Amino acid sequence: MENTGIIENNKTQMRRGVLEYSILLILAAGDEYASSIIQKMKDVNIIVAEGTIYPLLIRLKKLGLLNYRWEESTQGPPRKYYMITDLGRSQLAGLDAAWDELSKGIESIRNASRA
Amino acid sequence: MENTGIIENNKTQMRRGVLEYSILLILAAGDEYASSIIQKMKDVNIIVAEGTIYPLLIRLKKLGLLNYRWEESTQGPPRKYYMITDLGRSQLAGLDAAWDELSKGIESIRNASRA
DNA sequence: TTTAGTACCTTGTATTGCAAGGTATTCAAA
DNA sequence: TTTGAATACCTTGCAATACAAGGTACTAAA
Repeated sequence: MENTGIIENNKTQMRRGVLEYSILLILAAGDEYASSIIQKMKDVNIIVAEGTIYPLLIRLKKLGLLNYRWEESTQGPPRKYYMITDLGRSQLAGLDAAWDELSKGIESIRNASRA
Repeated sequence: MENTGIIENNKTQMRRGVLEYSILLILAAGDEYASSIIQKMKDVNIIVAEGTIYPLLIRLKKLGLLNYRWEESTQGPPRKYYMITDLGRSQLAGLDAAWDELSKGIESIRNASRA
């Protein structure tokens, strides 16, 4: 169907905009490894693919927003636990503000639309 | 500065996700021409460039979500007024739902982050 | 007839999400 | 001891797309 295609496409677009923000939010709550981040995002209906998250974590690490440590697992290969840095936290504050601004913006247009 | 770069970059990303949604919302409130759509978005701090909006309007027209009519202006060249179609309205409903879902998702992660 | 303002549109570049494919580790069953 | 399943990591190549930059055209005033 074309209809759902348009919407699906846009849901994807919307998600893309908040990927880095979501990751930083999750890591601000505690250290996680890639697969668990994917799961946590899935839990709130923000779907991410592996091929998206790994390069992204590497990028955020390079930018100095994240760090990682290896940790053994009893149930498979070692896990790379990512943690947020101080720089990451300060940037996160900016993203919080950006998200709030965007939400307000959309709300405004929405209300105008209903008026 | 690099710091603001990271945030600016993400603000842009976030905006991108809601471009089509914003346009449909604005046109649901009344017919507008490209420049006025840009202005209305700017009014709520969602910045869009001309090079973004024109191809996008054409795409939405092709998808059948919009139509347009030419209208003379006393203050310059003719304006292309876009209007939302029935299909556009039905898709908009889906986008409303998508946005709500995303907002809730982010809220959830945010709250977990604060807990 | 030139300049300023407004409005339209296209081209080329750079970013980036993601499908697909690949490697490595552990554990349990055959 | 080999095979298979589960888990975890990562890379490559393609496709989509926002936007900077550059371009056309109409109106009105200087």
